[in-house]
Order: sequence, then structure tokens, then C-alpha cells
Amino acid sequence: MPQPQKRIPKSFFTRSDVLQVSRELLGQHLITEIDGERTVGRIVETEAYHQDGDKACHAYAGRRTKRTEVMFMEGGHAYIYLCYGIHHLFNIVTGKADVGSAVLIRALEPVHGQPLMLERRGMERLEKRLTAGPGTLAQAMGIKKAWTGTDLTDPPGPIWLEYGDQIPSADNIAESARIGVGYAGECAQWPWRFTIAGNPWLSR
DNA sequence: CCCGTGATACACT
DNA sequence: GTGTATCACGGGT
Repeated sequence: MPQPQKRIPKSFFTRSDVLQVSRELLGQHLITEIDGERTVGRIVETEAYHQDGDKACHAYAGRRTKRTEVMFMEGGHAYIYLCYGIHHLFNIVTGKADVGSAVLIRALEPVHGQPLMLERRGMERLEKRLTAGPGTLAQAMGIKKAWTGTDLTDPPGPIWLEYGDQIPSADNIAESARIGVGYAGECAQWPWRFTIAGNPWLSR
């Protein structure tokens, strides 16, 4: 028996509805492999960003800069940037080329490689703060800013996504306002944050 | 509540 | 080219 195709294909990410992609990313697995060491996390919290009308989006109104250029790549690429001088934030670009939209991964449930994640975070014991937040999960997974622009669907990459085995039903997906975007005026209140309701690994 | 941290974006020479 | 306000955070008080 051949193994089922587990890696999430490009067609998943190139769809134009970033809200739908954000919802469907819940329950999927984010995987990194560095020097043969693999870490796996189940996505439990996402946020959507889109250039059209969304003032919280770095690509708002089609604004292209050196940093945001990768947001205009075809869906399925990584957009990684440094926030507040310390934290690497990992996003997945969505949609067609030349449209700036992406999904921020905000929290993971550790699935595999917890000892290495703990080491990267300088922690002794498994507790929520290991991966509950976009900056901490990037550190736990060993995500590097140099990976921005990487094609997440092109093996063998250091980072990719696979279908998870526990996908939440629509009833178990909660929507709320995005975190930390108060500067974006009325857009800050849009319910573009998606979580697996009640999951213990959520941020905040 | 407070603040470290450094890249980035953009205004202005 | 240079100055500087800002930031999709996290940890501690």
C-alpha cells in the first residue's frame, strides 16, 4: 500500500478566499526539519490579512516594499518577518500571484519533537507558553527569517504543511477580532481571527 | 501596567 | 544619506 498523500498541495493555498483558507488551516500540521530533526505542531489559531480594505495588512492597498514583496507571490509561500526586534512571525501567503494576502499562524499544539522545541525556547517543562503565540511558536519550530519566500509546497524544504488527522468541524471554529492591530481603525474589530474553540494551546 | 529590541518605512536633508 | 516613529510580541511587575 502506498502512503496517502499527506503534504498540502499548492492548490489549497492559491484559493482567493483567505478567510476560508484560514479556517481550513485549523487542525493541519506545520512541520520543520532542520539537520534531520523534525518538529511538528497542529495549527489551532490563525489570522487572515488581505490587501483590499484591510488596514492591518502589511500589503494594504497593494503597497509593495522590500519586506512585503513576498506577500504578492503565489499562494503557498512563507512570509516571515521580525516583529518588535525579537519575534519572528510566520505567515502563509494565499491567493494568486500579485494579490497581497496571507494567514498568520498564531498558535500550535505540539505534536512531535517537544524536547527540541523546549530546548529552542530555553524551557524545562511542557507548558502552554511553548507555542501559544506567533513569536513563541516560530522560536519553538526553529523558523528563520531567511526562509521568507520559501515555497512550502516544494519538497524537500525545511518547512511545509501536511493534512492533520483531527480537523475541527465548523461548529468548533470560533471567530474573533485579531490581536495587536489596534492601529488599523475599524478593521481591528473584524472577526478575522480563527481558533479551535476551547483548545488549551491558544494565545492570550 | 511597562518595556526591551532592531528592522523597516518613510520623511526629510 | 540620515533621523526617527512605529511595530500582526512576550515576559515580567
